Formats: sequence, structure tokens, C-alpha cells
Amino acid sequence: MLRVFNDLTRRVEPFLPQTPGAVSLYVCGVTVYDLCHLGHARCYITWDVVRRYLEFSGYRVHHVQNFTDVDDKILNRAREQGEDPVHLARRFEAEYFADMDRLGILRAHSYPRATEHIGQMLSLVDCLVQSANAYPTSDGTVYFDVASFPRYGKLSGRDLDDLSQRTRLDEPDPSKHNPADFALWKGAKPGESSWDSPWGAGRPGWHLECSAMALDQLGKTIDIHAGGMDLIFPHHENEIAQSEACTHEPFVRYWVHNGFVNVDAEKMSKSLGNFSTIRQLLDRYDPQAVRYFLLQTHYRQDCDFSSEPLEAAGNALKRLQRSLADRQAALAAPTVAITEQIEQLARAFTEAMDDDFNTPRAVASLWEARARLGDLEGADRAAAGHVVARIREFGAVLGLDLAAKAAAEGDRLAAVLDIADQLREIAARYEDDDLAEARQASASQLIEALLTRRTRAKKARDFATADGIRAMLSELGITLADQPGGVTRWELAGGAAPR
RNA sequence: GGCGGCAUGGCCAAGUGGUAAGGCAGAAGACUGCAAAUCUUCCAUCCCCAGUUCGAAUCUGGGUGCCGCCUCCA
Repeated sequence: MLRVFNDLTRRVEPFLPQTPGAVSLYVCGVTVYDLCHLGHARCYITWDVVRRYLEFSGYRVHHVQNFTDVDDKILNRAREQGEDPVHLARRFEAEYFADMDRLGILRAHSYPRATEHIGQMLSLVDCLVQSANAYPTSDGTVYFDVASFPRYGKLSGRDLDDLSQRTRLDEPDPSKHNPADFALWKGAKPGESSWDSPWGAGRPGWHLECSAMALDQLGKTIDIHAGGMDLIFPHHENEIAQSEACTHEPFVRYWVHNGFVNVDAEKMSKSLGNFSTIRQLLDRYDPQAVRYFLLQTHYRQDCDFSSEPLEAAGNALKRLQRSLADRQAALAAPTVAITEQIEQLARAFTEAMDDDFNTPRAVASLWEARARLGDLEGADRAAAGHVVARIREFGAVLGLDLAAKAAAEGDRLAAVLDIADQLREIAARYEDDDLAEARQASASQLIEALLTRRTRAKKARDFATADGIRAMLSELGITLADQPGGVTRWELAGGAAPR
């Protein structure tokens, strides 16, 4: 039985969607005006794992994630760069997908854009004005009247009186009834792109779009609404107010939020100068290592992107993959012991994930299953591959690929590294027929040829040659591993992605 | 000022009453021409103080330290 921490009640609750077997999931998406940063990586990997686990648990998930493509930041950025705002927004949508694809994040079923839901937003504003939960001002702005919504502050634990008294020094609009009122619709300034409305030309406020699109695509009540912790107030608080004031139905059953990303123990932010993009991260670390790193921390905790733990995660993942590869071929008929081990793994994994998506424990269950493999003997040992297969299956539920890198992958990496010329130089030093033939070959073929040459040297007990080849490949970042049976495997060292 | 989070071995990190998961790093052994990899084993009493309890990392009270939200932010 899945249990989920609900920020609305601040408790872990049994997960009961409206319709048994189906889950509507709305994840707050990005404002498309810049490249995605580490916080986005954390957020979308978190909800990707949640979605994968829901599906693994048998739920039919309808996953919707918006793009905010009209907003001050976009307009400002477009002006700075002399680019059309729509063009800029579409460009960064593509960049978003490029990053998320590298991180292995499943595509949502729908990516609604704010600009394509203006009509739904205006209907919502109209509904709120009709019900006296909102009021227009002389400049064409429509504010939500927070005092008209008794439950305002419920999600974030704010007190309306307190919020109201905290009048901000730079509060620009004296026509607000209450300083805590927020804009549903913003009157357009001259020259800005805008849409016509009953209240004059303008554009939507930030909070409005999520309500309008969620209501449009998922109905009045959605099961899970997810996003970063920083969205609790004011964004999600406002979404509740504007949605429920109109529909009179609970907007969301389970509000879930992921913790922050810190860099060197401080919040990552542009002003602190410790802001980094997903791209910069992936220049240094394998996307799978990043995912593994994040899985080791519970999603509601803050996590600190620093090099040591990231490298540790890469090492751990690689060791797990290699360790499994050693047993994968043992596929004799499953024995009682093997069946028990599989059941034990499944139990530990699902218990961990059912407990508010406790991925650190889920990952640990994989390691424990792997360790038990070591105790197997005889017929049990000959069937160990079945356990390996299950460990990989559960890894996939977390979005981890626990199969060792296939030769094709190594080839791709070698090609990206463009080390063929250097390999040919090495080959030239150990001139012989095999290598002469390999002159036109790809990087991985050259490596294989060198390995063949080295194996021959080893058989002849010419260790100087064998170690020389190993040392030179090592300088190119290629690590050799002589395995029992005389087979030599190679891989790129360090877990680093190609630069 | 209001609201909230965190403090567990060298590092990361689970665990919310029953005697400290897991990973990284480190050490020892097996294997190996040597390496690497792999396998096996070892490696903490949980920020401080006072309570509750047969029993607390886990509950209560009091400290100390760190962080976040309250403005755009995933």
C-alpha cells in the first residue's frame, strides 16, 4: 500500500486516487527563458521516478506538465537579445527536452503552453470576478481577493493577517484591497504583447495558467500536483485559491514537493554565483551517475551537489553494473533459494518505495540482493542470473540502467572522444599484420586489435609489450581488465561523460 | 518578526521506541605474471544537557549550530 507525504496535511497518508487504478499527475514545468539548472534536474528526476513507480505499481498515469511561455522574464530576455519572445520560448523548450532526454526522463503525456490556454484562463478570471473573489482595477489588472477565500494560507501555513500586515516597501499598486492580493491578469504596458480581455488588453499572471491548464486537462480535482518546495508559497497557495473559489471542489488531493538543491551547502542562486546548468553538470558526470546520486537522498530532503558525492555515486553505479554482469549468464532453472531471494528483493524494494518513495532504501535493497548472490553455491549459483534480471528490472523502475555498457556504447564514447589517430600511433609501435589491417578501423576496432596484440604478447610472456599497451591505452582514459578465461574487457575510466 | 527543515562513522545517506540500512573512501584476504575488476571480511552508539521508559538516534523540555520560505525561482 503506497503512502505519500501530503503537504496539505503535513502527514504521510495512504494514497487513494479518485479513480481506482488511475492517477492524474500535474508537474509544474519550467519558464522557458534560459537553460535548465541543477534544481530542474533534481525536480524532474524526482517526479520521473515517482511516475515510473506509480506505473510499476499498476496505475494508469496521466502526466501533464506545462510550459510557461509568457512571463516577464521571457519578455525581458527577448528584449535584451532582440529576439521574438515566442521564438525564444520555443527555443528553450527544445533545450529543455534536450537536457531531460539526456537525464532519461520520460516524456509527459501532454505539455500544455500558457499561450495556448488564454481562453481557459479568461474564463477562470471571469468566474472569479462573478463570484466576487476577484476585482479589476483601473489599469486593467485583475486581482484575486485573498480575504474572500477563507482557506487562504492552508497549504503554506501562512496567516492571512500576518501576510496582510507585511506590506512590502516596493509594493507598486495602491489599488490592491489587500497587500497579499495577487494578479490573475495583468494589464498590458504599451508595446508589450498582449491579449484582449473584458478588462482590457493584458496577459495572464503566473499562477493562473497552472490552474487553467490543470482544470482543462485533468479536471476539477487532480490526484497529485508536484513541484519544487519553493513553489508552495505563493504559487501553489494561489493556485488552490483561484481554482477552488471557482470550482468549489478540492483542487488537488496530494500536494507533493521536492527539496532544494544546494551547492556547497548554500542555496543555488544566480545572485550567489553558484548557479550551474544541467549541461555544465553533464560535462563532468554521467547522467546515470547524477540520477543515482539523487536517488540516494530522499526527495523531500535538501541535497548538495558537490563533486565528492557525485563521483562516489558514479563509482557505486559502475560497481553495481559490473558486479551484476559477472552473474548475468547464470540462467539455470530457478531454485527455491533463488525464488526466495527474488521475493525478498521485491518485498524490500516495494516496501521502501511504498513508504513515501524512499529511494535510498530502494537502492539499498538492490545492493542487499546483490550481496546475497555471493552466498549462493551449486544449482543456486547457476541460476543467479534470474536475480540479476530482477535487480535490473527494479533498477529500471528508478530509471537506472544496470546492464553493463554494451560494446556499442563504448564505441560511441570512443568515437566522441575522437582518439582513433592516437590509437593508430600506438598501433604503429607494435606493427604487425593484424594492426596494419586495422588502419582504416574505428576506435573500438583499433582497441580490439591492440587487445589481440597484447593477448599474444602475454601468451609469449612478453610482459613489457603487454604492459606497454595497457599503459598507453590508460593514458587515453581506457582501462583494461583481464578476466578469467583470458578475455580482456575495456572501458573508459572515471565514469566521466565524453567532453 | 511569522512559518518550516536539518544536525547519524573521513564523505554521502536511511532509520521516528527494542538495541545503528546502503553507498563512497580506507584496511585485510582470495584471484592475478603484474595491474584493474570481481569476491569475502573489517570499519559509528547517532550535536549537548535534563527527563519519560524495562528499553531512545528515535518521545518530552531546555540548549547550541546550520539552512530554507515569507519577492521571481524546480
